Amino acid sequence: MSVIDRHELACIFNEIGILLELKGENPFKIRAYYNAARTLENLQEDLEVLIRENRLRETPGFGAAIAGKILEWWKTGSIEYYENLKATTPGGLMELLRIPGLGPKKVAALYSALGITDLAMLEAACVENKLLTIPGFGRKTQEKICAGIQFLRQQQGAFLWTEGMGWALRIREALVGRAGIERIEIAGSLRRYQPVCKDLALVVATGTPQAATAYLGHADFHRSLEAAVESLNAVGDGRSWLRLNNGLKVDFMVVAPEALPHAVQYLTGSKEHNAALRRLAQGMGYKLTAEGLFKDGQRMFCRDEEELYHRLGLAYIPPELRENLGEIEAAAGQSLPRLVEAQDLKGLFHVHTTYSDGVNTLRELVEAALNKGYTYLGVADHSRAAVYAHGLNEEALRRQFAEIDQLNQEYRGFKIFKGIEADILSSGELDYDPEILAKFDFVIGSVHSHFGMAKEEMTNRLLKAMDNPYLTMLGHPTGRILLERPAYAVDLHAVLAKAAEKGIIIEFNASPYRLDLDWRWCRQAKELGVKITINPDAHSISELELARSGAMFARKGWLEKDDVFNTKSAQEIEEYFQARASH
DNA sequence: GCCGTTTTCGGCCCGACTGTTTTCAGTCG
Repeated sequence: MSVIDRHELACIFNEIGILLELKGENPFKIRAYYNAARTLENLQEDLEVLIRENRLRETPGFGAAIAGKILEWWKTGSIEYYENLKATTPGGLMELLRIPGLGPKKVAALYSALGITDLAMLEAACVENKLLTIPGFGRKTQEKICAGIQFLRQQQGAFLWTEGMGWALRIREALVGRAGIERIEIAGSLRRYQPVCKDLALVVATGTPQAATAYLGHADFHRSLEAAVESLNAVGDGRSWLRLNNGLKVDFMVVAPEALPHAVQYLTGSKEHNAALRRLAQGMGYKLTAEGLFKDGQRMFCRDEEELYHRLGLAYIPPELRENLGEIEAAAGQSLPRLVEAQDLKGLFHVHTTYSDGVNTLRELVEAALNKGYTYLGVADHSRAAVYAHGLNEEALRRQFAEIDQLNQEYRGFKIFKGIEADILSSGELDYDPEILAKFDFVIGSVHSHFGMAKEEMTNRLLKAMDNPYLTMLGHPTGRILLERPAYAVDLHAVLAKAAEKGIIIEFNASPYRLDLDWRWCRQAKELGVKITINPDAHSISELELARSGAMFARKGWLEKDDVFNTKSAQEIEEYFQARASH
């Protein structure tokens, strides 16, 4: 009996769902597997306990078949049904589903009509106009597929920050204490909080560089990663890299402990930041390299990065600012921003409950937020147009308002704000009439449909929504899903200018899949005096934490405490909403 | 495949858009 990892099991159920879709199975059966995966991810109780006490079936969504498969996985470490499905479906088909506009039916048609089983074959078929021969496929569909392939190509080899960091931590765990390795520092774009990474950069500190380098190529190390490692390539100067079987490249730099800060600074980058820093050093008669700071051929080691920056006449520059976008000048003039801290966040907006598509009840979320040290919670379920997410009708709104009133009575010292994530319809109207919108403490407007609009049309749509006097916040302003879906075409200059004019707060959506507004634009917003709210867009208790982790990414946009709306106290927020409502 | 009940099987979330057709299937959120 293996120790059970419910996340891994959830992935398997998810994949079963996808495989069944490709097979054209009963949609409700498919949904049952997706539901089971979701249930597993959000399980409050320990799965192992449920199994041992024979209580799996008490969980809604676990019926005879799914409980049986959980048990099978627990006992044997595999699921026969799943293995059979995988064996009878070409692996490349799953990848084809990632193309926007391609669903299981079309993928199945491509497979049966043209024998297409992967991206390369599909691309070739598009070039040869072969898709036009399949019933239901026309020129536009073929063009859309071509564009989708291009988008996927651009994203190839890229990973979300969370995924990259997950691997970096596993590698560190597998190396520290072995072959004389004293420390591993995570550098590279991960340390700079870039939302996606193309590779990892790790600095290995050791007194025994040869042994440490040799260990990077050792089978024991590779086995401990539970990933086939393509190869270790030594490139000299203590540099080497290897590639994991998921395509992720990992760069290593092996150095003596006293050289660690220099190597970390160098590998953290960015390339542009370092180039500017070297120019600065040169002007001061220094030479700055990955090995150290040199004066007259004499090497000087700095204790830490802070000392290094100080020697160059600079205040310490946090890694997330190192993009050579003015941070060096600011550090020289002692005018670096005092970046917002995770602990500055006093409360949370944009939280979904079981009233729409959240998995936890309002009360559970309030309890959780309270326990995490927050002092208010801004509930924002989906509006009625979001039928797929059980958007709230007026009846449901009445019930939710009553419950919020009740809870506000119960939890003194904690404030629940009544909000809504109202769809911005294609016309630019918000999804409720003014009489209803007036009842909320705050209204988030979000685009959830018609992503394909032309830029001007989309911009006008957002601007019109922002002219609505009831709009408080603009949610995930570009609609991007990192590595999955590009941002819709929109003139963000115009949107931010309108936000400044109308006092609309712009959301920094802290979901690791969105991180939207992008950090580059956060800076623009700040300069225009637009307030940013760091929102978790939480659909469960565990996702409430995204706000604090998201603050690290918002720092990359130079945001300070005063730039961030939800660093205000509950009372300040209440006064702000009241003032807004009165004019 | 799950659920609830009608205890044996029917309902399960659905509206709108897109591109293809010429009345609708597939995809999306």
